[in-house]
Amino acid sequence: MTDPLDTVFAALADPTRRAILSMLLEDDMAVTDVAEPFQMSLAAISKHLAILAAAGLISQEKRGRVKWCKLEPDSLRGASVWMQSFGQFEPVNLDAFERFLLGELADLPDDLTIDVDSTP
Amino acid sequence: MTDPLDTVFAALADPTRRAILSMLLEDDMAVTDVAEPFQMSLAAISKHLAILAAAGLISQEKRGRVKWCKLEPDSLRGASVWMQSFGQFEPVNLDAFERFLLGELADLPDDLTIDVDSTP
DNA sequence: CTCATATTCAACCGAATGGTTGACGATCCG
DNA sequence: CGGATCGTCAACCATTCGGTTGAATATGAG
Repeated sequence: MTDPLDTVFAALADPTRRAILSMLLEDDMAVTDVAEPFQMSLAAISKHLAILAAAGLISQEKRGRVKWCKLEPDSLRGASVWMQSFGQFEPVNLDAFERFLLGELADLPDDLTIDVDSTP
Repeated sequence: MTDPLDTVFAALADPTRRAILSMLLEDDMAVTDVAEPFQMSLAAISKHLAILAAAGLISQEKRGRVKWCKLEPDSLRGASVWMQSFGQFEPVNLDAFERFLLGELADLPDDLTIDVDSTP
């Protein structure tokens, strides 16, 4: 009933949650360690993590008494593709996009050859 | 004080607002025309448009008595770049991405020639 | 001028958000 | 066992959100 994009974008709309995602970019973390740099209560962070997990942006695995949080970058695909349908309007020659683009080229199928040189 | 990403992602989190953006993808529209396909009141749509405008996702220009709404795809860059720092983890070979990529190639500088064929 | 059209404003409503605190269930350590 | 640590649950609170309705404000058309 509710579009996954709803929950993904809503999860991304909070700065605390985005900060958490950035932290998890470096490594998996326990809930307590995630909470440490923030000024709010542990319970609040626990809720934020639940929201991120519900959106599929992270996964949580309990090992012993600590619950490990792991980033799930795959979950951003849907949102990324959706946004792209707008982005293609403006030619994006942003650095980040170019790096991504060149990285992608290496993964194209072998039988595809592209010559960008405009003079025939 | 509040990160622009907050407002952009929050604006995108609502399905009605995403639908509006999709409509504006085809053409600029007056407020009343935007509201037409939806079941909710005109005032509600007016609020949604205000939120989209506040996020910079659309611009509104009043000409005569009608207010025209125009998509501003540029405003998605920040969010797109932010998401990309996570997406680049997983190589994305999605159809939409490939289409985007091929579209981008046409805009590369003339002196750049890329041969993807792996057999020398 | 008068009337209709286009859009917003203001007040209100119920539900969801983001936070707190305190108690609670697990789990490890000595 | 007993105590400390990890994390969630439950209740509560203030604020925001998404919607309604009805009145108000342009502006255009006849």
